[in-house]
Amino acid sequence: MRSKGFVLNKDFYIDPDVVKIARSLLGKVLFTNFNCMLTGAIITETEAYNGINDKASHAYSGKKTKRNSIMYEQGGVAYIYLCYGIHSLTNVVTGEEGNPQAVLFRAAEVVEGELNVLKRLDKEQITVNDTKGPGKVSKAMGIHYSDTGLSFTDDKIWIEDHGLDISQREIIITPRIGVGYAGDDASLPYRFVLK
DNA sequence: CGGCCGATCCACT
DNA sequence: GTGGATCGGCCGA
Repeated sequence: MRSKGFVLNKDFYIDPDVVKIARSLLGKVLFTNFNCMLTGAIITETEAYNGINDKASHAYSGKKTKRNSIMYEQGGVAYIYLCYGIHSLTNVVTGEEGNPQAVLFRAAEVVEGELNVLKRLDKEQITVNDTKGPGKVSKAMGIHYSDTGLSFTDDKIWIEDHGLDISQREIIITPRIGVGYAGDDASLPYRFVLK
């Protein structure tokens, strides 16, 4: 689709190992194109949510509601929901249909469509802080919770591999943020941060 | 139907 | 470091 790299296809997302996908998404480039406003950002922080056995997951114990039912679809679709009444949090669903796993985008670095981001944030200049935090990533990229269900193999939202080589040394692995309610699963090493 | 609360962010002390 | 914003979804009655 573009010269810098190739678009991740369905096969990438249906891998059964959501933790591996979360790690490998670091350094990939998340794109949106809403209303002819192209925006791209290098993914610098992700978290894995590992299906029905993960107490931190919205799909824990097989729970399925109107909001999270998208998680049960085949990997490669967007699960975006409203948090704290204000913030849209963006995930990409992974795994096969019926296995409700997802990766949350927590931070990114804008590399394309900077003017579009400035317009959305009503600012003159972007700082790294503007795209650090899952709510802020969604805002900068123009992603709204009503966009939930979009396919990452369509032309509104997608991810590209630009060939950035991320070595193991550049990745920090920690427990996930804001999931203290998840008991022993709160300490799982499911958060990946690019230095 | 009512009440509670969150995979957060920001302003303020 | 702390608390308020803000509202759709979820659960219990």
